Amino acid sequence: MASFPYEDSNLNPNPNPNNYTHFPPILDPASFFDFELSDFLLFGDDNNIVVDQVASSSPSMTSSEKITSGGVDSGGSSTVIDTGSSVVVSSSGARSKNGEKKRKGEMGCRVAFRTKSEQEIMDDGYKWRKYGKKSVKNSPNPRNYYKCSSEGCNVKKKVERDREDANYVITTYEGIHNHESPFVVYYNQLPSFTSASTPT
DNA sequence: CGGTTTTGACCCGCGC
DNA sequence: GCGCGGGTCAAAACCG
Repeated sequence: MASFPYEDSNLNPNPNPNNYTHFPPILDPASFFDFELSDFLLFGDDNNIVVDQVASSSPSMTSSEKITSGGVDSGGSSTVIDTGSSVVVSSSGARSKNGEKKRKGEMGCRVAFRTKSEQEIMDDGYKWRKYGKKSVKNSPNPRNYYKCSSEGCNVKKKVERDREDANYVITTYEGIHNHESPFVVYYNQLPSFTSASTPT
């Protein structure tokens, strides 16, 4: 793999590339990792691409204080919009099977990335509802399953800790939001960013 | 009171 | 066919 398909807007899981063109809809103003100062490793295999954030080159990431700064939903302090890093997304993780099983047939895309964080609950702008927890064989840590709370939006998210580095959290997004992030709506309404709204 | 979390059970695919 | 592992459901508990 040499070139990344992130230019392909067809693969863009977001309904409105106007706001962001890279997959991880990291629109949370209060807390998230900043990609811009980190490198990424891609270790996907066939249909899935996993973005591994190499934090070793970013001393700022050695501490999760920026992630926990102000809490996960403090309401916003800084702004991290579209960091413009080489974050990639894959498409159609499902095999071509005749019978579209409801379990495997609906995964439009899948993105996984690893972050160094103390906490795994990272608010990315969407509202998630936990619906399951399982212990995985490869990891002593349990894996949490989240689903987008919005009705009709079947985007799922899996969160687990790295089995070798408990300091890392592996987040896996699955599916495409059929709606905008609540933060995007908020962002579009901000008078400071009048790129879309009408400031009177 | 409504939405979310918790937790065990259940289901399904896959390998042996 | 069976066991295992992963994913999901759903009822009850919990919380704002």
